Amino acid sequence: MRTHMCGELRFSEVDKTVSVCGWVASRREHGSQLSFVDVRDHTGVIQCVVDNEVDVRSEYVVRITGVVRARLEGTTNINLPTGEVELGECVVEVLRTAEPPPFPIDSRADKVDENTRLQHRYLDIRRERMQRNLRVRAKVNSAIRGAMEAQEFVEVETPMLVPSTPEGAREFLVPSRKDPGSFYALPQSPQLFKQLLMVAGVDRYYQIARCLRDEDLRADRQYEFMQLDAEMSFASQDDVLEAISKAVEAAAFAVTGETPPPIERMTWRDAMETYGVDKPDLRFGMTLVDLTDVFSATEFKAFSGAASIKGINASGKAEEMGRNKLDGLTAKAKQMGAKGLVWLKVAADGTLDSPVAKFLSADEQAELVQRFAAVAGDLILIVADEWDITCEVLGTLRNDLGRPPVWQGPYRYVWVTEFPLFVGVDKETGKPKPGHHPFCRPHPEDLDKFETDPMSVRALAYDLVLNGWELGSGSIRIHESDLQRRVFNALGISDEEADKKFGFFLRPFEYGAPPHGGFAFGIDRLVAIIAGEENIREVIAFPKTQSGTDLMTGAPTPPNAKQLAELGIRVLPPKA
RNA sequence: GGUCCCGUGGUGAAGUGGAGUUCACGCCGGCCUGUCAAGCCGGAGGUCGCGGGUUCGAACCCCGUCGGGACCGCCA
Repeated sequence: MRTHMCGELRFSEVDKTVSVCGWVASRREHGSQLSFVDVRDHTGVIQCVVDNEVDVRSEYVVRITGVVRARLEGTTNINLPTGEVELGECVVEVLRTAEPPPFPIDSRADKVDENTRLQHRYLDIRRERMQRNLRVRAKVNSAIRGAMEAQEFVEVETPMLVPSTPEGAREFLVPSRKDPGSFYALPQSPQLFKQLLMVAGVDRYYQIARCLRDEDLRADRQYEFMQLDAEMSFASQDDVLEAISKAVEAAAFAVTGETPPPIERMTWRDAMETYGVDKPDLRFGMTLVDLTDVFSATEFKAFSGAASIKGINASGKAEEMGRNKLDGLTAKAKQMGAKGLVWLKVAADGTLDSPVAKFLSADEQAELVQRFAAVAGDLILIVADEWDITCEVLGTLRNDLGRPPVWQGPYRYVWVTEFPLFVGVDKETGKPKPGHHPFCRPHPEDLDKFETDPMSVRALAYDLVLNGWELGSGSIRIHESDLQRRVFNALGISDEEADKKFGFFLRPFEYGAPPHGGFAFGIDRLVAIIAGEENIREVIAFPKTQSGTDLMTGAPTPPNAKQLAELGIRVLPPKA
């Protein structure tokens, strides 16, 4: 039907007779003798000159045949890539008329309520922004496949109807018709299957896998999302990180044309000490400075004896942070479990302006100014508490005060390694809880601390972080039963209970599980950041709203009585 | 489960207790031979999300509800 795409016509095509197909982006009529029709396809827009009357309206689908010609002098349009040429002597065929769209099919719709965009997603996707995002996504998928295949990973598809597993995210359940009262679960990840593929000798597996989790939605979370899921046998942590790095770098290169610098590494401990979060945003400073030693002999009661005292310097923020906002920060710190928040403003004469300044000695004040390299107009925030609270509170305040939008460059990837094996304590059993999942391999250097100091045991577990967003995580797994038993013991899970809960998963390991480890990262998140979006809905063709509905199709909808009867399901009346 | 924000013609905004809800874009009709998300003239189009309350009077204040969003919890 067409010989060229709209956006590709250039000076080099002059004098050629061409046909283009697309949608009417706009028309400008100058009487019955002359009108301009801009035709759009996903490659761009070309101006077509019609010398007679045509009745075409916005978004009519047309095929236009004409001769490419240079535009008259003074009428080129520098805003259009095709702006040096136009189609003349046009014959217009209307392939389909169209209703006026509910919003303009261009960048003006960026301001349209997302409701409306989602209700008419097929029109939203017609826009350049969405076309670009979906094509970025396709490039990322393709580059990842290429990188994984070049490293001899084998793509294996795993089932979508799987058994419900005891731990982890809430699952979507699918009723069984053949066995009423029984349900499949939709997979929150292919974890079980990929590890069994290692037992099966696949050696290197990958899949661009759809994962489903019935947890509340966010800007960076959808019920369904895509992950690069991978697992390797006979591999060290370095092997896994290197393999995944290649996939990420290939994806970035495919879109930006630049290979990012080698992805740096940071231990979890260092991330918490310096950034106060396990997903540090390395694009800005305001790092946490340790002050515990400064106040080791302080008279100030709030600081004296505190396990960990740290602070951040919000450079130049003293002026804009009035009493109200500081009270807000304090309230947030307290809500997060801190006993309080100390703030000090550096005055023009270099002295510290703060309600607590009078409790601090001259030496302490001088040392503070020096540690933060503080100058007039700076705002220093200090928390004194248990180490984890001090870090978390300041990390949160640091992000609140300084973090740029996630898409803003430069891209700062970082591997966060050596996550703790256990995090927190189960309120009921008094036993440690797994930081990740109970199959993560403990750090070999910490094996002797297992029974004596379990909370200090590190795991061979790692996250990949980009601009403060967690892209994904992975670990080296436990492949031997004796080590697995020690972990279960530390978790307070008896052999009997372990067999009951996880036997289906662990029993196959008895047939010869190789040492293995893997990783999974979220493609939606990676694409969003590379595409310059701060919401993954912008890189998903048909996303759901925060309450989990699809505004275009109306899903979810109630089933009919026949469906329910077949499934042996009776629906309870809604709660009063 | 929680906190906060938003909801006014098709779209985006203005209107924070008082006459007929205002404007821009879009839409429809007319004019127009070089425009370019054209220009000029005219026109149509609104349950102010919904329900209740306060008031002489509510788009506006209060309560509830629905829809959407950001975040916390949650996401081993």
